[in-house]
Amino acid sequence: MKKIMDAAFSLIASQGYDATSIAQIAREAGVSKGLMYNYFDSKEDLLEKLVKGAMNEGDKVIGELLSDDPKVTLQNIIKWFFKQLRERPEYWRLMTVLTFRIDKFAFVHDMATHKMKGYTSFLKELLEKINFPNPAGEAKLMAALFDGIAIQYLVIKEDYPLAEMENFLIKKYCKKKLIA
Amino acid sequence: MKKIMDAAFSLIASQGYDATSIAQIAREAGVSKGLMYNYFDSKEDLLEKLVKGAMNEGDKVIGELLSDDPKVTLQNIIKWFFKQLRERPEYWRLMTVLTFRIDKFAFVHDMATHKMKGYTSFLKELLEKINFPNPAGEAKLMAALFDGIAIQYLVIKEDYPLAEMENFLIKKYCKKKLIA
Amino acid sequence: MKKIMDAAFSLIASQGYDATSIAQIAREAGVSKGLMYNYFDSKEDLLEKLVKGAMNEGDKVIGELLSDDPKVTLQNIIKWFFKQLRERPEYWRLMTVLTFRIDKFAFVHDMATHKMKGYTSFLKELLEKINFPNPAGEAKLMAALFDGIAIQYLVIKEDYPLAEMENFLIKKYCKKKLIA
Amino acid sequence: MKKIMDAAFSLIASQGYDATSIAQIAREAGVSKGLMYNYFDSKEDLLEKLVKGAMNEGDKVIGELLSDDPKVTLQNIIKWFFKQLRERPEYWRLMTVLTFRIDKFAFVHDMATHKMKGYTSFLKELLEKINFPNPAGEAKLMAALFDGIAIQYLVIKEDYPLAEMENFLIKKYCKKKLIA
DNA sequence: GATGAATGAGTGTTCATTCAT
DNA sequence: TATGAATGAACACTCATTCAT
Repeated sequence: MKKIMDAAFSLIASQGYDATSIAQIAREAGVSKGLMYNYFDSKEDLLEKLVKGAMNEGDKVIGELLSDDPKVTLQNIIKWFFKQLRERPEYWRLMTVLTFRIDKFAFVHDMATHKMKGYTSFLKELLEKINFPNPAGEAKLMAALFDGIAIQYLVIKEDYPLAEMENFLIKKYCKKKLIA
Repeated sequence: MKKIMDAAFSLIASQGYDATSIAQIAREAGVSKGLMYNYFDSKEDLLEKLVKGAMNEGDKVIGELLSDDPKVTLQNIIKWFFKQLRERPEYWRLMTVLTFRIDKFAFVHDMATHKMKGYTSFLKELLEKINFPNPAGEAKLMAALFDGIAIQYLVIKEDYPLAEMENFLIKKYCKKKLIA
Repeated sequence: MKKIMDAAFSLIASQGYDATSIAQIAREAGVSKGLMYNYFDSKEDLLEKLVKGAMNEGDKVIGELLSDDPKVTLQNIIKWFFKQLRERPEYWRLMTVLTFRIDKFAFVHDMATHKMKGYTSFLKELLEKINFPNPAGEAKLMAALFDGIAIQYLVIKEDYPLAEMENFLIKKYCKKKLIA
Repeated sequence: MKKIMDAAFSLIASQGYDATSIAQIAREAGVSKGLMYNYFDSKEDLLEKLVKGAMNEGDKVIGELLSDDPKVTLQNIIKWFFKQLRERPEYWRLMTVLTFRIDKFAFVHDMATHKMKGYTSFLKELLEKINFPNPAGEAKLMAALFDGIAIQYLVIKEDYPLAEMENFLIKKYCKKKLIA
């Protein structure tokens, strides 16, 4: 049920998994508590379906970022990342918070590695094409950078210079003349 | 009591504050639940004392990293960061996890800004001295990078190429000839 | 739920509010502790609902005591008081016990003044009509007397000469030829 | 230990038995919690010793109220009662509150009956000497009256017309010319 | 499919009591 | 005599989960 998942998503993303009760989700979704268990085996199962759904949604668009010019592709990726961060901060928040519960929720491990492998290898290829020195290292660094920017933005929100960082990254990685 | 704080520390760092119960901490520490309240006024008070204690321990050494050569200082900082990450991963984990409860715990805000302001302005000065282009932007980027590396390492632990990242960073920021 | 309120009523009336636990009430009512909170927001809320319910039940009949002859009305009141005391001793007990927690429960203050004002001013008018000397003083005295009889009866129950007191009061206040 | 008993008395009288903790009493008395158990077997035992002590203190003075003129004796008693109420309201409060825990504290039963028998039979003799009609009934009534006045005063305190009641009682019982 | 009454294990916290010192 | 660290059972309250309807 979409209503339930939407309610669950926004509540859990903003309050955290532990602090969000089934009752609260049901109330927000406008259904009874009991009904939740027709769709989900448990609170944990709901979380899993939530996360997997959100990941798929996120992955769909990745194809649209491709361009013939690798620098443009990289720029698209960077822009897409900042756009996501701005538009769906709750999604990132949820993912990041869950990441730290890897020992409790088995599925989080897959999610985390998928995400990381996903962008790292893709970035590496891209940087190779741009002739960046040490593209493998630089790709890992960039992946970490994205996570770092996300975490800082999620914590201090409007105080974080998101636009400035975006421009800086684009200039640094996509515009700069590389050393021969 | 040290036993209690140690138990609390590692449990909260690995599971989060909400998911860690007083009963669990007491069990892990080998004491009764009741005793906890001889030392701490509440669960929240325990957390606060935990964090403040950990911060004091961590901050003592920062003076020892300074050198006349700013590149060496920067290298010391990078090395110190990776050393900390390796030796006290729980500390970083706790800080990072708490960071996401900034709305619930007032003292976390101070902690987070202290940490971030701390390194950002210091790094900026350093990068200026090395004549890095756009030192302000680069410093913010580096702060984000540290957070990102930390978060990824804390999640996938031994699978993360920590040493590789350390060398890469040192080479990139401290050894490279800068463009005139 | 009636079962819960009945159990709570008699337990609180006989032991007091603090000494009666939610667990005890639940056990007595034959339900789970958790269920209590489907009906009442808190232990205090339960108490309040209990008291308000009991007061409404008790107050309904006051109109039926009126008569054209003030002496008969007074006699009706006295009889009604003793009847209540015999039939719903728990109610009186609860009210009296709560009276001593006036500082803790705001609603008790209303209850207590309502009860006292209620009877005192009514009695005064009545005694005036019977030409009792100093009807105001006598009314206050009578109100105190009612409370005193109630408290003594509630404590020693069957050992208290309730019938004797009733007859004595009626003779004294309703039958006696007053001094001209 | 006098310090302990004094502290316990005033705390329990003002807050009630349940709401007063051993820790609080110890703190107020300036001794350790552990020490309390050198003097008293339990919290309940402390209460019992407290009450018995207070009763003895109260009883000592009764002899001083006697006079050759029974009307004067009665007046002394009434005055003594109001004086006590004014000077040691906490004592009365404690006694009255305890009275309602008769099922929990065995010793309260003795206390209550002792108190009641005490004054009732004494009052009866007195009223007989003054040639009051139905001295037995009138004595019981007066005992109830004392309790009632006490309870009302203890609840509404300064709003209660204590002085007015005192004068009224004295006039009514000690000054009035009785019908031949 | 949908409800919500009902459960029971769990939460953080309090407190009378014990005991090694 | 005196302490206070330590205990464990109790407290009010929460919540994921079940089930008769």
